[in-house]
Amino acid sequence: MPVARPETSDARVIAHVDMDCFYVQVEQRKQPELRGLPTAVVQYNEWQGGGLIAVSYEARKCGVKRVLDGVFRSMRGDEAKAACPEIQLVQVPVARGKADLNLYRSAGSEVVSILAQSGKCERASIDEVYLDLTDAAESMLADAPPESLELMDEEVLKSHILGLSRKDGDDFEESVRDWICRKDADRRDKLLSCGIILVAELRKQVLKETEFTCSAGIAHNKMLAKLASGMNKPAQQTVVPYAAVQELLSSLPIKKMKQLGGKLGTSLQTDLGVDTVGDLLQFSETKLQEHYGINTGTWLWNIARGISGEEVQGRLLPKSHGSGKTFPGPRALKSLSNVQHWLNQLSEELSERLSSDLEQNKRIASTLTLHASAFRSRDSDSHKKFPSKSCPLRYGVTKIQEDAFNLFQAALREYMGPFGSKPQGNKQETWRITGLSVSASKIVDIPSGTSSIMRYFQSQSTVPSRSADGCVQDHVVTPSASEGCSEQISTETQAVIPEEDTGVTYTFPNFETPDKDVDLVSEKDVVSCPSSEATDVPTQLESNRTSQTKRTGRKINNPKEKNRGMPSIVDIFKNYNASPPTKQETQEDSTVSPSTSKRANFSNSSHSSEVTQESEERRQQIDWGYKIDEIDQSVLNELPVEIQRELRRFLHPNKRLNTNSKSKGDGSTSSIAHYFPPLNR
DNA sequence: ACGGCTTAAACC
DNA sequence: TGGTTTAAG
Repeated sequence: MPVARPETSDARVIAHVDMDCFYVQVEQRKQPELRGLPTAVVQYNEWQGGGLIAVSYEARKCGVKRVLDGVFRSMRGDEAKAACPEIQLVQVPVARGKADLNLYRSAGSEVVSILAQSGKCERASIDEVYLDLTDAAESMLADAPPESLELMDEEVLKSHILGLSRKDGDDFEESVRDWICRKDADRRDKLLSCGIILVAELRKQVLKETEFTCSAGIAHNKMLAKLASGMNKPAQQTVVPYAAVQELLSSLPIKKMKQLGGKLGTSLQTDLGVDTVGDLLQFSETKLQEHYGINTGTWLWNIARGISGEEVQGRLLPKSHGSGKTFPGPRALKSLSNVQHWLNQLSEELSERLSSDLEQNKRIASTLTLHASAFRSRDSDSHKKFPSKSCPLRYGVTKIQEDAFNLFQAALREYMGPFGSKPQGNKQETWRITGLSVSASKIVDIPSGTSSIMRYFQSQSTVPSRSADGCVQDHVVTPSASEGCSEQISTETQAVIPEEDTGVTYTFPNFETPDKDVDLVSEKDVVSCPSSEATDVPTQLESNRTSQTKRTGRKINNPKEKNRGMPSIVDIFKNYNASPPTKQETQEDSTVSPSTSKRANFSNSSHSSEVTQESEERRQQIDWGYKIDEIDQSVLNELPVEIQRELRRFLHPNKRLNTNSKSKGDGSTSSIAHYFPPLNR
């Protein structure tokens, strides 16, 4: 649901940059011979040539479209061939039996790292970015206002200016130049003019450095910029002067507005008879609030007037990672072991991406979530939602696999309700899984001392993980897969060996590639159980971490359960504390990828840490081995609140220090300070 | 029971 | 909180 925010007082310059048929461009850069040809990217799918996920503009001219009948049905590869026989179909890369979007993700990062240089930047999706160019535009207006420009770039002159009446006969670009340069413009228009020039420059730079074209919208807020970026594609830019807003919105179909493309928009149409944004103007704010609540009501009232105070968030990196796959119709998963196989694949991909994130961006995720969709045929009320489940995220492929599977089983029991325990071999008719996904969220920056933490991870990675009682716990016994999976089983890192009749499958640890698990907490003792016990696994999620059920359904309690429920991020710090940096901190962090210009971005916002604590921080700097004053406020803000509080108290002990000086942090169980080195060593 | 696969955010 | 729902690309 949208939330109303007041418009900021001063005029902003906001741009929305949208890559043109991005996946196609990425593939065309990889295969330049495809350039200029009608091209589409299709997702791996045997059925009817796969589904189109991106279509080049040449192909669109031949009638290849993403939407048919105005509804959501996307064209299949076969239909595209029929409509445009010469179309080039490129397949999305496949890894571990599923679509692999990493190529596009990193291409998107290339673009972001360029666009992030000139102002606050928000990565809105894999191929879209918002920019707040207000500061840059104001500077330009002060230093080199457009009216003083005698030479103007071609890309600037090709801009579209809404509301600019260009008489035929008049030079197309001349009127644009006049508008941009006119001296009697008000400040808002002048700022937008600067925005036009800045964005044209940025787009040229993106093209030069990545070979990708993009389109852009320039306006006073995100909503209008987004609207504008789609108005002239590909490779063009459109500006929305303040004076053009009303006319633009008056005839705009309500569903074209961002956030109104779904049910809310439909409700406006059917319940209020609103078809265009202009129609909304008739309704008072309170009327809208009556229908849609305070927040949404106010938001609607505002957007009808082109008002949207939503800020560009300075965020260049995603807030979560997910890996999922659907198993439609006949491909639905029917056995636990098949589910486990796919969870293993998905977890592998997720783990890989988490590793990259840690390496490149120095971030750690702390929550693992499992989503699934399912249906129950043979039963009445066949449609019940399959619950999502989450638990603390532990790094390491096999740990994620294990935890994901445990989460699934917990969810499955809840889904099946009392009629849950009915293993009867491997094939059952009760449930079918039509979609699986694992995701990692609550990602926090490692404040600093990165390389020593990385060293810690690396040093731990060779140590085999053991349970607390000394039992190697990687041998997971699962119910068998008598149900064949259509796809090839990848034996690269995981061996799932189906045995038709015994009803058991063994999952072996991989001896080829050493287990990269990092045992952040040593008290893990998961004991596996044969298939008939599968349904007896306790419903409590704590089983992931501290206990596991035996055949009897009783838990084996781990004596060291004190850490239960503690966020896994805390474990990281704890272990960091336990094994302090062995060497001096190095500055080799300069090897950060181009996409991690985040720091530069944050430092732009100039949160200089309080100087009042300077000497204190210097001392901490020595103890920690890294520079505390480099911890940015905005980084702090992203931490979980209780950790935030502790961390702040730690950084600023003057403020309301109420702790026993000797045993600092002992009082609170969730104290992160407890896990940091003592101030005086 | 499908366009597939992702991400974000509001709500309770 | 975690889990659900909505929306978007």
